[in-house]
Amino acid sequence: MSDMTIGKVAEAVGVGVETIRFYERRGLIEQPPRPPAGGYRIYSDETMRRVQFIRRAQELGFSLREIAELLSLRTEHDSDAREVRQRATAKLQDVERRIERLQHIRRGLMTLLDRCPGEGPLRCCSIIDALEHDRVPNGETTQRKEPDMQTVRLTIEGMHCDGCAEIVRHVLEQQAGVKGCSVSHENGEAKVAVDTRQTSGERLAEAVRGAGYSTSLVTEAD
Amino acid sequence: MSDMTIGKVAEAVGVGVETIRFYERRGLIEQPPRPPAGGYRIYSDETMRRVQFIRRAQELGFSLREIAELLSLRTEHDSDAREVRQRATAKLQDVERRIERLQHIRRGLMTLLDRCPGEGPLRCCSIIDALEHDRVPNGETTQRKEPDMQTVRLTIEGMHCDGCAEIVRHVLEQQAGVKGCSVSHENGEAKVAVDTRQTSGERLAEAVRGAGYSTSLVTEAD
DNA sequence: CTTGCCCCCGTACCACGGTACGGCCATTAA
DNA sequence: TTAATGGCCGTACCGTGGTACGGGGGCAAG
Repeated sequence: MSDMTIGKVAEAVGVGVETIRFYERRGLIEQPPRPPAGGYRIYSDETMRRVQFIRRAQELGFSLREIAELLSLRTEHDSDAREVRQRATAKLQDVERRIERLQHIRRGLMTLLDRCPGEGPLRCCSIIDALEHDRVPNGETTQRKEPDMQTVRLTIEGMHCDGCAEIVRHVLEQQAGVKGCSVSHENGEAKVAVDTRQTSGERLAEAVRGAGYSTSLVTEAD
Repeated sequence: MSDMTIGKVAEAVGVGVETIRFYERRGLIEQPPRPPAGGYRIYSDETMRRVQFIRRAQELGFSLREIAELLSLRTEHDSDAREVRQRATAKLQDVERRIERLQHIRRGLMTLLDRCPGEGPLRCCSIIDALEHDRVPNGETTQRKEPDMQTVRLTIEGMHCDGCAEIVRHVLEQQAGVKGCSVSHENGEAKVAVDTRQTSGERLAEAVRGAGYSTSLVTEAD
């Protein structure tokens, strides 16, 4: 396993060769030993693990700068777990802020789509209009003009009583764009009156699944 | 209102002067008229509105490239609102994917923080350990070594039958760190055997609420 | 008419995480 | 021994959304 060239390491970890050299330039991995005459880099498992460490930390949202700090923490002997935990907490908060921001954007877009007639000449496009005249919604929901109502049917498995049905109804009604719904425990299905500008059947199904039931969309040639 | 210099426009819209020149280079705003001898740019309200359009679209998550397309749509006379709507929908989906991704990261960090002792020497730090040995949670549950078991009790309102109880049990069992649980519809409560390194009572309560029930943690001096 | 402020332009630079290229050299299998 | 991989190095480039700088010129008030 030890004594690999850069290409082997790259392949093993699933990154490009250039990427590993890039990490080396950045000081994320130490200079590997190599023949005095200046031949190939010789990598050990240790380096490979280090690259994997970096990739995993990236998946948790840490930047390369932050990863470098984590790595140097690891070699400072006077550091303890509190420090690491604190960084992870800070990162969590950071991630949560970014989620908030995106959700704000999402609400704005949904409101805009909700109001949008969806066809006709551009001068009637409410989205363009909103952008032109500062009527961009701020993430608050607003009243739409002409909702595009449709009925969506879901078959639902796992409802054992009317109470379950109640809960499913409640979950569905929480969803954006749901104007009303009836859920039947006997028939194992839900009928949802929905504004298709704001949500989709798939999204509703997802919500129901999130509540612990299995469900699928009924697509009918109506 | 008309006939402003670049500085006035910048101040009015709340961006830097350089930014406006930058938009011009990018083709987002057209070349403003100016004296033939090459004097100052003379801006009209129109340009100012255009810059505001750009800023608002940015707040909705559109990139400058996408905004340029929106703007050119606006001047093409054969385009209609469908096109705009489609772009907004695509952007909404894009935003939702980004939210998903961040939530995945968030779950990973939360699981990691949950297991973390939060103090002690670094070699005991479960976060570093996870990064070193590919034990980074993927938003999925993983196996731990020495669970720190405890029993958590929740009172739950809104369960109407044993089926509800089943569902709550199912939801709880999906949670990281839950080793087993019993849920009673009659007593309106759940007892959960939990590894406190992986989750917390509060988190469990949150999960139950997500399924449509109201619940609270029973804190007992046991 | 001069002083001072604002604007002109081109170019370079920032963070971020890499990717690409070209000329040359080390290694290794045939 | 020779040819084919593959690694070496430095440098430049990608996209994103700007920001900074410096030498020169326009414009208006005093």
